[in-house]
Amino acid sequence: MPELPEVETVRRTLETLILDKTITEVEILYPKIIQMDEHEFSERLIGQKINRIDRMGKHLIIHLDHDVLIVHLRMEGRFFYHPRGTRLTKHDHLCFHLSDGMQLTYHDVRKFGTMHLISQKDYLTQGPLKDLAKEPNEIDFQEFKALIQKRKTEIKAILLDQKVISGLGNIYVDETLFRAGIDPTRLGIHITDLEVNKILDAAKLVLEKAILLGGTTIRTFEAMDGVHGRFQNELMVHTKAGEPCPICGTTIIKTKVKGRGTYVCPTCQH
DNA sequence: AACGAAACCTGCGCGC
DNA sequence: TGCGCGCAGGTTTCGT
Repeated sequence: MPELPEVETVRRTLETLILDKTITEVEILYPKIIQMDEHEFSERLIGQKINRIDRMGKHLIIHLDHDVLIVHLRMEGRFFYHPRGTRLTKHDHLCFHLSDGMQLTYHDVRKFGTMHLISQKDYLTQGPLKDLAKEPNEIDFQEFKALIQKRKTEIKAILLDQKVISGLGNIYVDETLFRAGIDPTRLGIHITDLEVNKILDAAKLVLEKAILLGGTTIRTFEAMDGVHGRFQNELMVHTKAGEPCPICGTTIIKTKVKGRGTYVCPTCQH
């Protein structure tokens, strides 16, 4: 998936395409994506209008007349907006027919994505948003600092935890820690107040810049059919193993932290 | 409570 | 060409 900037790009694109359209029919080819009975899912959706599309962390929040559809694209989820009747392909799992004669198709090679349909009144207190932390630009510093400094695990793993801070994934955590000058294997308990501050500033900067450029394209991610992010040109360490650090020239190395591919400059990050 | 590993899926590139 | 392995942007679950 897409991390926060990619999801924001998808959100903005969807907004231009499906706002104020009504769902007229739902096709479910792979029911495991939805977290409820497929007949109930279809019945509830049909007839509801798409009134607003928000985003919280990496979740898309589609506000309907009565319910809220919460979408997580995970690793490879994508949407396509095509004329009704366009043939579905191998990895198309859901298809929403819309009142404008178009169809919104959910496509996901690895089938990791999820959709939750929850009533408007409960969507913040039930389901995937229940324990979601705030995003870097709205997080409370004291709260964030306390969560980091009480943990005895690596800072990279802490920053990937969406209950601590939302929106960062593997790419942007590497970029954030590089800009903050911090080694991803440092334990949370050893991170100083000053360093927490640097991390937060770096995270805000990285995400803001990535949103501006429409996200990062690595391998197959596209916001919608044919739209590529341009943040990959801004990456300083992620995917740069063997290349010189843009600050000091030291060769960037690739390691593993908690099983995740991790890129660091051994000179700039301590 | 907090941690790490495994699980959920498929496709791709690599070495043999 | 085929096979097995490791890898991929995320999160949840399970055992310790």
